[in-house]
Amino acid sequence: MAKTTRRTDGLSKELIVKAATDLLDGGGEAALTLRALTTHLSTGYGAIYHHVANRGDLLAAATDDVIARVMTGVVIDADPRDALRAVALGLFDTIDAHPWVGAQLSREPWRPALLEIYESVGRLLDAFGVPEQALVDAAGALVHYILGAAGQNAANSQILADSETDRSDFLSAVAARWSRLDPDQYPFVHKAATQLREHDDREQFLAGVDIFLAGVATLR
Amino acid sequence: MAKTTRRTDGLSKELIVKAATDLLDGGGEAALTLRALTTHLSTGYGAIYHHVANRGDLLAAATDDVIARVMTGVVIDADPRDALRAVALGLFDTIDAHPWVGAQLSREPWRPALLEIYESVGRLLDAFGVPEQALVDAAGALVHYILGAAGQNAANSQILADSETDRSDFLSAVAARWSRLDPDQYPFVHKAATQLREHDDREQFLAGVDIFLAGVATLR
DNA sequence: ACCTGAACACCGTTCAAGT
DNA sequence: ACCTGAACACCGTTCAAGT
Repeated sequence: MAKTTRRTDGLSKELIVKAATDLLDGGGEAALTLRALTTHLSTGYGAIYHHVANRGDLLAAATDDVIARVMTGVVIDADPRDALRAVALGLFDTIDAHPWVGAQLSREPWRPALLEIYESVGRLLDAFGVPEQALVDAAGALVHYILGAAGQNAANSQILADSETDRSDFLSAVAARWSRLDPDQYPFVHKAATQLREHDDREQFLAGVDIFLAGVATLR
Repeated sequence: MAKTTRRTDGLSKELIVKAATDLLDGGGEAALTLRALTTHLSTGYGAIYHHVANRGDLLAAATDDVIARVMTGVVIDADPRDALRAVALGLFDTIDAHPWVGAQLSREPWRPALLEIYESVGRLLDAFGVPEQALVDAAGALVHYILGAAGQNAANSQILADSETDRSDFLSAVAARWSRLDPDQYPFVHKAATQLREHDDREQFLAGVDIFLAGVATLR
């Protein structure tokens, strides 16, 4: 049977990372098991551990890979505001497409993935006119907002993917639960429930970026 | 031996959640194992599963508990700006003290924990003068920033706790690595390296809150 | 109702042995 | 150098059996 024949071509870290990404995209972080990887690559455990230190290393490498792909597309000679919005939205969409990346990014802050993000955001904020002494704080804040919002959104998508209910049913259910709350005790959430159903995640995310940029503009 | 005698008082979800919180605070999310719980509470698996659906339920209940404790202290009749800073800092400090809460909060958005947070932030932004049609976007953005920044900070603390190196050694090591980067390819990160050693996480976090509030103020 | 603990079906990782 | 796969030390969860 073809399934049990040993692979003839050589294995590589790149190949393993690619297979890991496929598993992660298909079923979330829990789907990346060494056993699934060996069958997927029709090889043994030792082969994988020969190219990769452990599961955590593999997860980190896959994250770096995904982020590097989106960050290389960053255009620098556009208007800084447009470029910042583009970078933010690019990260949002990438994390939406690869939800496991969201949780992973906060794990190892010195990794290439986060470095690329800070560099792009910091440089664009510089071009945007943020004074030098405020630049680090501003970049940190914007990166935290982007990753926080994208991570939350990704977690929501993950829940939707797992539960097999579709998006509008899910939002309706949450909205219904929220509007059932006591308006005296929860005035804000009670009111927000009506807006929940028709809201667009990407638009809300960009609205947040704009609020942040308006705040940053007051520093100039 | 006392260790193996069966407990005489009854078990309860509250007691189990408390024990789980102790384990989580002591060794992070990986430290919460059902085996550790049974020995900690000197009981069996069935006893725990009688009060709690599964490990995820326990993790969620512990998170709700921690967040409820910090959110009940929110003062509402202060200046909205001060109150917002206080809520933000309270969450930051709580997540710093219980790092596992950071990752957990993004997992189940309809849970009481996140509900309390949205309600407080939304109400305070309303008092701050944010126009109604922008309120949901603004609250979402601020909550995402708070949780993103606090979560990242908590992840860093977790790494420090695991690696047994102290904070200033760790920051020095990262700063050294960053200043070794090519200044042409990484102008921002290269420059930021010098500021890394003396920066204060809480102050940087509050600077981000202020940037955000300045942006929100332009909506009024 | 509340609890016990052996058993089950999984994990990641190691390592002697092969080519 | 590169790879195999049995074995090990863990997991969360179940469930027949006890009080």
